[in-house]
Amino acid sequence: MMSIFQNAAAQPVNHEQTALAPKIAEPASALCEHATPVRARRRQRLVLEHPPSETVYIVRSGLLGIEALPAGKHRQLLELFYPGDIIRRSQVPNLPGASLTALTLSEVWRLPAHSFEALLAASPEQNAQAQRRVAEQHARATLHASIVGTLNGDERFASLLVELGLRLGSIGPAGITVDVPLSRTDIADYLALNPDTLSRITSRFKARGLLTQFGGGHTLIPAWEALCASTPVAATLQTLHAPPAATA
Amino acid sequence: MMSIFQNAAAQPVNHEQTALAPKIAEPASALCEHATPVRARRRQRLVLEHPPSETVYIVRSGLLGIEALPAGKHRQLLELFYPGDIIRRSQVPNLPGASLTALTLSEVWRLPAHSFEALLAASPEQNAQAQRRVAEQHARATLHASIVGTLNGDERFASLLVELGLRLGSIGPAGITVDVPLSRTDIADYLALNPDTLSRITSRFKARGLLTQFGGGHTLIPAWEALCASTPVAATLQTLHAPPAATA
DNA sequence: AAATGCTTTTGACCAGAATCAAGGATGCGA
DNA sequence: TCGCATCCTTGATTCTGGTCAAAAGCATTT
Repeated sequence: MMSIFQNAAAQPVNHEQTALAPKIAEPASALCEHATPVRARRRQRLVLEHPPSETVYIVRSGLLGIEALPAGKHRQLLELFYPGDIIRRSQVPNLPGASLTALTLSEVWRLPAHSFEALLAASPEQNAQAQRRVAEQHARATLHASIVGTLNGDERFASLLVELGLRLGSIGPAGITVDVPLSRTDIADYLALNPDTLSRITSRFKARGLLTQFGGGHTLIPAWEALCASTPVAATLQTLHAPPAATA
Repeated sequence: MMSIFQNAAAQPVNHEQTALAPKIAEPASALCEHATPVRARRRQRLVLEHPPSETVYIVRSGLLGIEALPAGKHRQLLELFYPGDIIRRSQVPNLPGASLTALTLSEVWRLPAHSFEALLAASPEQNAQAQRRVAEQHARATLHASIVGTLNGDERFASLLVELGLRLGSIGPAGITVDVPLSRTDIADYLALNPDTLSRITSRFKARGLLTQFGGGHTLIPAWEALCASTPVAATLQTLHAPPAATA
């Protein structure tokens, strides 16, 4: 309880910093010379079904996700990627309809895997940094498996709100404001819930005062502490999604 | 050249090939000189709550998993690790009770992350191989999120059987034999199912002729094709769990 | 303003899995 | 051999969330 409150207080929700502070990108002069900048509009796919060779993507801005289209079922959003994340083609399981898709207007760097590896080989420090980054992404994927595996609908939704608040939120007078970049169906697909069920959950959250103004992507979280208390993984989300430079 | 990151003891079941040829010890690498060999008995934990520093584990033999103990809920088995897999401490989300646990008698190499990074920096080829390996593990984690997120109990169980068949199975006269190294509760925790529900599922599978002799860890899969048809992710499992060098 | 097409909400109903509880195996030690 | 403990099975019940359908917003078009 206390730690959650501290998390809320220490939360540095600083939009600009989150958006353009991928650690991997700072000494990336060599990287940006070899990478192809790609701008992707919402819903645009980056990983094709049969790519010619292993490719690495580095998120510069925006939000992307891995999606799959199981036969006869709803679309799944399996993972979210934020600026600084590293995605290579083989990280995406070849599920039917699997692709790396932009959820908002995004900028990524694309380069062949062998170029990426050659660049990392030239810089042990960047290499180590990339490894840490990939490990962190792996932890997020495992956490998501834990969330959709055992938590109920309310807890899942609260977990997503905490994640987005930590990543994209900014502190305002009445609480924490988040411009949620996901559509309603995106959220439902990410949480493995039905759109109908998600609607009921948001209604409950509004009734409980955990959420207001959920329209047009504008969301206000009036009671961050209460929201964190609604999910058992708030502390874990904090360690994985709060910017490391929070103390600055 | 055989790499340490490739399956040391993989037993591919490829329909045409009997799998009983464990690879001979691969060429000694600099890794084994700097790593501490660790032997873990079943249920032994390798990642402590507060480790002194970032640590890397490389699975040599056996089977390990990431487990978590959510407050007031059942244990979760979030991920399985096979020989050749690379696990670093930050890959494990700090969920309550999270740890890397041996599911069978296992051998791993343990070394500090900075040693691992230094060794990889000295060998670009091994570095690239490690990156590919980690990406593959990431794909497996994402696939597991997909499985527990949308498949029903029967499909989840079939998916696990396919995975274990590909990893550990051997072709016999009456079908594919698997010595399942997971206990009943392990399986339930991995599939995010209740032990009671799992019991019903196994009964159904036996009645449908998909499974026999499920006792004492000895399992026979008489109809591999029918089993694969019971899960929508059979093809994906094949690509992620069947060794690419299965034709050797 | 009326019409159209879309998403969201809400209600009624249903299915799958969890829970609880009672047997039935199985294994171990005295 | 008999307890004794543990795990597995099976049945009855509950509950969460999915499915289906209708109604309500909402925006754009005519």
